[in-house]
This record gives sequence, structure tokens and C-alpha cells, in this order.
Amino acid sequence: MENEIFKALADPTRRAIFEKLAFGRMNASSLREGMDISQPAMSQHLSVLCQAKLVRQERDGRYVNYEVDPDGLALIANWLAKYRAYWPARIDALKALLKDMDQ
Amino acid sequence: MENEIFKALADPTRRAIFEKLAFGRMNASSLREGMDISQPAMSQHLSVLCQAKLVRQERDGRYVNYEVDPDGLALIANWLAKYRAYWPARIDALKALLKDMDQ
DNA sequence: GAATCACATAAGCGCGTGCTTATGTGTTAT
DNA sequence: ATAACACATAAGCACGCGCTTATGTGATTC
Repeated sequence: MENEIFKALADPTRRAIFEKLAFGRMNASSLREGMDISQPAMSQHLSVLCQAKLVRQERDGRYVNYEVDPDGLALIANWLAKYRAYWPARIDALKALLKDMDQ
Repeated sequence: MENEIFKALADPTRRAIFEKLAFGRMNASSLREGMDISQPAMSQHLSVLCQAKLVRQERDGRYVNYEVDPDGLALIANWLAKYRAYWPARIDALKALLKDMDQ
């Protein structure tokens, strides 16, 4: 389960899809717009995300709407919480880190 | 960078190594104990974790000590924060996470 | 300085992953 | 009913990943 989540997120295309869904529910066709990805590829990615409980689906006529599934996020949060002792003390450090990575 | 982190965590063996390191710094040989993994495999896994900034190393004589690198965890926390709107309302771990990130 | 130890790197291999094209399934429209 | 649409599944292929064995690189010990 935890394994499925991390494997699902290991693919950049899948993370991009997930990010798109963060703005709101969308059907598979809409998700494809501006992504340069074939229809089967999208379907397969969504299937992986669903199995990982990162995304859930709901039929709406001949469309299928997808949306972020909180369960998956909760699992990641729980995983992350195990290493809380190692988090940087202040958010400032985090911001600095992000700036470093932009370059 | 973000990609390297998630790819690194996609492997269960690497997550197990990371979890071991969460208990404290350790050298590569100690990490191997009870893990049924070859020496080169361990070295390669640690290399991947280091490149992802999840782990950092420090030479100590002919040993090399490894320890959790907060930078990687910060990146994950930051990624997770983007989807905060979807977190389930009542999970203690998440509350703790929120508190740390808000301050 | 030669042997040994701890670890890194090289090269090769089997297997999974993500893509493609082709086809199947379910829904809507005419 | 038939066509068109939205999506899923099948099959095949190129590539990457994680493993192995073999060898290289530093550091320590005698």
C-alpha cells in the first residue's frame, strides 16, 4: 500500500496529473489537455493513481470524473510524521533550500 | 530534484534503509545487518538516497557514516503542503505536521 | 609495504515500467 | 439499431531499475 503510493508518485507525469487534480475534479479528457499524452497512457496513469488511493473516480454518464483522494495524502503524511525529529527547525530553512534548488 | 526524491522512495529496500537511519547515524556495514542485501547493493542504494538529499554521508576513517538529511524531508513536506486543502480534517499526525509548518 | 578492511564503481543481466497501436466496453445521440 | 464518443484493456516494445559478480579506491594494521 505504502509501496504503491511511492511508486505511483515516482513518475513525473503522474505527479503532474495529480497536481492538476488538486485544482478540482476533472474527467480524463480534460486532464489530457495540454499534456501531450495519449489517451491510453492517461487511462493507465489514472489507474495507477487510483490503486494507490491518491485519486478516486466517479462515473458521470460516459465521462469519468477523477479527484484527489485524501486517503493517499494521509498515508504520506503519516509516513512523513515518523521522521518529524529530523525536520528543519524553522520554515526559513525550508524556504532557503527551495531557493537553492531553483537555480 | 523532486523527481529524484520520489524515485528514491519508490524502492522498499531504500525506504527500509532510510527508516533504519531514522534511529541514528550508521555506517554502511551496520546498515546491512539483518537486511540480506549485498554490499554493492547497499552502496548503490545509499548513493541514490544521497543524491536525492534524503541521506548525507561523512567519512570516519575507513568507515562512512550515513544519516538522515533534513533537506529531503523538507522537500517532501513542502510537496505535501501543496495539497493541504485535501488533507483529512482529523488526523493527529497531520495536526502535528500542520503546527510545524505554520509557525 | 603488504595485507586487510570498508566502501565505491563497472559491467552485465532479468524484469518491471511507461509508452505505443489496436481493440474492447459502456454511454449518449440520431 | 447504428454511429459517435469517453474511457479501459490487450499486446508488444524500448528503456530504466535493482540485482549480481568482479574489480577499484582509500584507510588501517601489522
